[in-house]
Amino acid sequence: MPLPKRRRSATRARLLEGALEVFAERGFHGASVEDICDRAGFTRGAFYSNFGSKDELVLALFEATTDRLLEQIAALLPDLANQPGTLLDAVLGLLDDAAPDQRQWHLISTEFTLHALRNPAAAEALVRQRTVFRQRLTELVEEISRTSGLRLSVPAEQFVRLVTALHEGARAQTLLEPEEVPAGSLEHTFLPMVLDAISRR
Amino acid sequence: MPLPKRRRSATRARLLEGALEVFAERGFHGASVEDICDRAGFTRGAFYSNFGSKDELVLALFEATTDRLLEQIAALLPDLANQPGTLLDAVLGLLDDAAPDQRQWHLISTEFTLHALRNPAAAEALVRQRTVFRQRLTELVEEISRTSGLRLSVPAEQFVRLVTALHEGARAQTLLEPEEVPAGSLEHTFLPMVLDAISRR
DNA sequence: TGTACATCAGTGAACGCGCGTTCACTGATGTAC
DNA sequence: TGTACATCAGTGAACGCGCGTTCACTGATGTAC
Repeated sequence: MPLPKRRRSATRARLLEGALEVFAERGFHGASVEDICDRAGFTRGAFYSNFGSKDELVLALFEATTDRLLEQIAALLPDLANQPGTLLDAVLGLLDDAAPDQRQWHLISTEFTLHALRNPAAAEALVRQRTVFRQRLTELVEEISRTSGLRLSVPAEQFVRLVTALHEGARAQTLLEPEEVPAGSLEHTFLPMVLDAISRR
Repeated sequence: MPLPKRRRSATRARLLEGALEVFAERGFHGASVEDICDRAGFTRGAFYSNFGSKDELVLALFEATTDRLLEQIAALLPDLANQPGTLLDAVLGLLDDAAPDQRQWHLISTEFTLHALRNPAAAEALVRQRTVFRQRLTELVEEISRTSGLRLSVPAEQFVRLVTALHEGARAQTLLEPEEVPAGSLEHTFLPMVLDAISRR
């Protein structure tokens, strides 16, 4: 029975895709199961044939989105480490390229974070995903600094934490005030100063 | 009729207080009007005698919380500008002291921000509040750098945007991983480097 | 000071809508002979 | 190749709970005389 399975997983995929869009537009609680099914072109019965509950969908969506993000990072990493350009261009470029739709990704991941801050089980899953993500970035930083003969006076992971924290905070400002805070402006203005301060040749 | 009014405004205040707690625990959509009334010790009828709707309460809560934050800043500012210590201590100290419960404030303000990103009217109100907040911080930075003879190579407002963005992003990491990221560690590690780089005597 | 009346903040029962979830079904797809 | 049967993904009507909102009411507080 290869065909029915393929058809089934395609339905799941369309439902997840619809959920991603509708969640971004209205939030988890604001989006109804019917909204999601309408967007995906199915009825609610199809939804409950593929997912046990709305909560289960949220978890599945988190995992699917996370997997896709990590895959995209894996695809981008080799190029970034070898191509010319500064360490900062590589890290910031990856943060931008990994999530094609910054607005959608910000809305979804921020809501996941809020959910995790209120729900220990979700927090564990989120921390695990963020740890993998951070490790990838840390390896990239270590690799580039090694090949370019830089020595950092703070652990690479600390620097990565700085970059991701600033990136998240700056992205919120950019989405609220696109004119006043162009995307990446804070990062590109201030991170070179930090990198300069922690670099020793 | 002075007494009934006082009684009424006390009821409003208790409802707002309860709403703040319950919203922080369960989020806006997750918290029911009954939850809020239970917390405040009233019935739902009292709620609708004081607020037109749940949405109206959210707006009122946002304004009340914002007002309180700005008041606390106003109370803290004079001390900070005159007392000894670095510019950074003053700014970071204010960010911490202005919101006594970091976790609750983070949950509430983040959810307001998400709401604003999906709702233009709310976005306008939020941007207005953030602008006032940023201006206060900017004035503090300008005053301290003036009295201590520093000249900054970037506008003080840009520096304040950096500090607030980093503070927000770092706070999320601290709340998720308190052990790995002690409160304020990223700010205190890296911001001195930036300040050093943009300072000219 | 005491009595009759007015106001109105807060009560609590009731309403009804929307939403998550269930389930008997249908018809397309695949299998057996 | 054709027919009868089995499977099961997806349908759509129905259920019932929870929640936001309404409203007739009560009793405490304040006013008039």
